Amino acid sequence: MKVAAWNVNSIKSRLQHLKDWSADFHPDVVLLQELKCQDPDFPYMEIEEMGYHCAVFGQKAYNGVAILSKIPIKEVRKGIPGFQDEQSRYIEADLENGITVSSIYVPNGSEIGSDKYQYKMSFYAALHAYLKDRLSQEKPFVMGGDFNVAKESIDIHDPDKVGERILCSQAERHHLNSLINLGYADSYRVFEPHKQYFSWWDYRAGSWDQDKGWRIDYVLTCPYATDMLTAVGIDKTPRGWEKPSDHTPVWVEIS
DNA sequence: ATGTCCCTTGGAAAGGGA
Repeated sequence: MKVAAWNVNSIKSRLQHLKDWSADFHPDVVLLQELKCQDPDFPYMEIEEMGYHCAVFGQKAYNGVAILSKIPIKEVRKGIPGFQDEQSRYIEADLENGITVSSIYVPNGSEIGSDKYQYKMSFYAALHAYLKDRLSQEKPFVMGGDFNVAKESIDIHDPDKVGERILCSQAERHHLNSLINLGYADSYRVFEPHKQYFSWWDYRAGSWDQDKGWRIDYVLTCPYATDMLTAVGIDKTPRGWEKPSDHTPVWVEIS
């Protein structure tokens, strides 16, 4: 079973890319971020025609997450349990095969010290509390999406950039690492401990052409799911297409 | 320091967000 996570930066603008990439890669589950559309505007028909069941948590203009699954969906929950949030950034679904998957879009944070940054800190704190709580559920759980943090120096194209700036401040990295220290794996590193490979390239400053990227998209797996991992990867192919998202899919295979 | 893209409003161009 292949599970991919992809920040598409508008599902309407990226529908053809999603179709083309899925036809090539055949993911069983696709976790989408930044839909930038309300639920009624989600292209259900076209995505169902691709063979996916859809669970959607949309929002006007910003944010929005979804789960596409070839395996039937039993139950859907929206928002981080126990966290009051105006924004649509988290959705999870129990699949009929017993696996729970979730799609997450962590706030960007704008600038260190800003209100948006404080919101990012609160979001991570709530996520930590929830993930700690659900460790007692001894079932496979796979969470993928845009965490808006580069975990280590190797996850940034220019190590000199590491430091007190957004996406790589000590506090942000501490938050991401604290999730992993609970027992969840950064699945990419399970198979690729030393490889530098990116998932996001800023639209600006010719970042893609110069491969000035960051790894800020992850698939986290609970211990049960980590034991089931057979392969991981980041497919940067669609980032090179015409009119791309600034992110590219990250994926895992579990069996 | 920000060279781009996508959204919204309002019905063109500009601001917000990333």
